[in-house]
Amino acid sequence: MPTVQALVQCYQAFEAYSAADIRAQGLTPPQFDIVATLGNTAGMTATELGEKTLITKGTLTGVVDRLVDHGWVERVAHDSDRRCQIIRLTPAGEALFARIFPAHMAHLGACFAGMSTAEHKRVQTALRVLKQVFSKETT
Amino acid sequence: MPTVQALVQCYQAFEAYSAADIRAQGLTPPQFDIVATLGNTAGMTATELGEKTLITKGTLTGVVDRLVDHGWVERVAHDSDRRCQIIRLTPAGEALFARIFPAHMAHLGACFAGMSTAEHKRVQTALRVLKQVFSKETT
DNA sequence: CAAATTTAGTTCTAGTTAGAACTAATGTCA
DNA sequence: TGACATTAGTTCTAACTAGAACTAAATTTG
Repeated sequence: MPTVQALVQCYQAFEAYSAADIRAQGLTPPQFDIVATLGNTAGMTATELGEKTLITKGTLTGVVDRLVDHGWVERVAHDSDRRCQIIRLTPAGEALFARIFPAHMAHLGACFAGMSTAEHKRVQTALRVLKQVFSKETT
Repeated sequence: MPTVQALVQCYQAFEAYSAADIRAQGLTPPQFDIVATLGNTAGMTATELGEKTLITKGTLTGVVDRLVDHGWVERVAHDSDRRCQIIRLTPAGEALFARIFPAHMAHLGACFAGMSTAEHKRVQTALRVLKQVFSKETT
């Protein structure tokens, strides 16, 4: 299983690198994920937000609660469906997004300074092959 | 950032595939990780176990507690250092390991049926390149 | 239209997570 | 030897996690 081991180690290296930067900005990784997903949108339902961030709905309630407590996010009623709520950034949330999202992208981008386009292509192809391997079995 | 996105999606596909099988066996992924690490050994200290499984010591206490509750793992005194404990499988834990570890390896192996040795090499190389990219920045 | 089903979101439970503070035991060094 | 630092492991806090049970609001169907 050296292929599996390589994948796990690679992902953990990324996660450690990325999460450290996010936490330094005062957010947890899931909170960042939500703010990043809501940025530059007019908001979306919790279901939609859960699909985009791969956070299950039970978890999402709690994470959004904490973002609301911080004043970065708000829940507003849906026009036509009273079961739904639109979750969107507040002005303070927009400001947060504008401050941390580009910074984090730059932080990630800095890693790839020495990596050529050809290498990117090779790595992406490899990752898609491997992803297919696991996805086809789930069906 | 399509490279990052590909990595995250690939890892999530693996994680979903692997975790579903582990949970079907009645263990959580970290519990499996510990049982798998202790299998075919005479046991090890908590620090050593944490290093191998990448579980931090605070978390490890709780996960091991639950494995002890199930009767799969035991803590025994260290010969010379009274601060340490040796954590090892009980006979019931050995039986569990013998039952689920080969089964899980086979489950993972089934994915790779259609993948050639050359492809494995390519993917592993790509993953190591990418891992280096994130590791060198952490230093 | 009324009953049954589906969908949206919350709540609950058991477990994992990191990190900080803590206790106990060991090692260092003056 | 005695003060200081280090190491091992537990405990505590705040947060995330999946999944199941639940409430309320559509939607489907007879």
